[in-house]
Amino acid sequence: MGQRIIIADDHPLFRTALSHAVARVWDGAEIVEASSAAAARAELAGGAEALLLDLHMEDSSGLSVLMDLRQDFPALPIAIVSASEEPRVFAAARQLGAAAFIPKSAGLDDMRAALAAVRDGDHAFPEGDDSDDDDLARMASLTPAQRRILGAVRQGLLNKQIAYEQDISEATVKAHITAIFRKLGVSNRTQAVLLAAKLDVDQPSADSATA
Amino acid sequence: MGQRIIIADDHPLFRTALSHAVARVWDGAEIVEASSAAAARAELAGGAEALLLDLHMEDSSGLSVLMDLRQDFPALPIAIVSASEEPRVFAAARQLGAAAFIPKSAGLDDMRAALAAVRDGDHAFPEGDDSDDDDLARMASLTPAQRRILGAVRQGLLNKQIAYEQDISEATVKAHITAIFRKLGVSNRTQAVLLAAKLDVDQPSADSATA
DNA sequence: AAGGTCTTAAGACTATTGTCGAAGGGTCGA
DNA sequence: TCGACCCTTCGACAATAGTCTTAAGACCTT
Repeated sequence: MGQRIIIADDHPLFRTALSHAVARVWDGAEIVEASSAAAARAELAGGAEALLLDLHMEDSSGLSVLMDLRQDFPALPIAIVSASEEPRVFAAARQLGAAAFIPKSAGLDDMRAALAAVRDGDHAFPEGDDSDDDDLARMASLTPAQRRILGAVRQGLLNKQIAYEQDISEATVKAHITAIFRKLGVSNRTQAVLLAAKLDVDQPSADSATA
Repeated sequence: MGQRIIIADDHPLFRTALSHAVARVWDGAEIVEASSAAAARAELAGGAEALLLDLHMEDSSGLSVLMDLRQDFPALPIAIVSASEEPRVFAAARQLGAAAFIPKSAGLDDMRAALAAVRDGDHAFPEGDDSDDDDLARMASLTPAQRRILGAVRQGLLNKQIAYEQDISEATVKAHITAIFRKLGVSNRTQAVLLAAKLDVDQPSADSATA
């Protein structure tokens, strides 16, 4: 009987490109295109061999789609297709049970290799340089006062202003900042701001602690 | 003589899809593919009829590429191809002198229409408000040297390091930085970095659906 | 040739940033 | 209850960042 592969991506051209790659891996399979998470879910009701899922679509944002789909279709291999290049997103997807992670910057060969792995019930993830996870861990190790200060630094405030706003001395602000730099492994506030911005952007869905 | 169209996008599959669209609009044109801003720039040295430019590539982030290319090739029509759907980004691209803006979610028809407009020396932008961004204008007013320096500042480097890397004196670096602050309307490097990051990145807009 | 802008850069300051050592307070286990 | 440990706080000191003035050479436009 015919295999059925579902491609969920809201970019028409990219869907087309993915179709071609899929057609080479799953020879003769029926390829179904969906432009939203809702549409993909509807198609899944008709059964499917595998799902290629974009993380950023109109009606869905981030890894929550993956979580939901994994819960409703635990046996379905899901390959994530995303523009993200962040190792911690790779790791998050893997942890949520995705079968593969294909960055959109991947070449044709990488993509076909990943799809072939999925077809064979295997897994495929990009190289996982875990340094970013270290960064996250370091960021999480900040004390409340340090977090407050870093937040102010991220707004471009001067130490003097931060001291006034938080009603502490400038010396204290500086001391905290030095400690922050140590923990984050940076040597000046620009790098700290850059690192904080990088880790905060495109947050998968870390609503767990931020209540 | 043969026309020459350059496609700069770091995603191989998407490049292929774009090639097909271009081939229909510029009949018989030579299509050159580049996978980085540097490669595109190298190809541009050989002359070109038009450039299709992706905003996020390996060696470049955001609108600064467009700014740089506009400065170096003022007469070249540049069509931006981006995953962004933000009207703010459309407007920014228009203001920076792009000939067209093609969201990756656009269908084949929209894309061909936009490319045809570019071919005819016309413009093509998606629906959006025309609120011109003062910050963008200020950013675009930076001179090449200032842009180089700002780029280094954005990496968290010290003035001393910047001076060494660019083989100029620290005094010069400081002079440029003071000028940059004036133009951008900020008062220290952290704010400059923050502003540059805000304007340069078209984020995935993860806040749209979630609340 | 005159005027403008850009890049480079010096010297002399001022302001801001960052480091170090140290003190006081709170918690927690022995 | 006593340390051991961490968090917060701070002043003194050192380093870096940023401003102002001035100026020279390159380049472009008028």
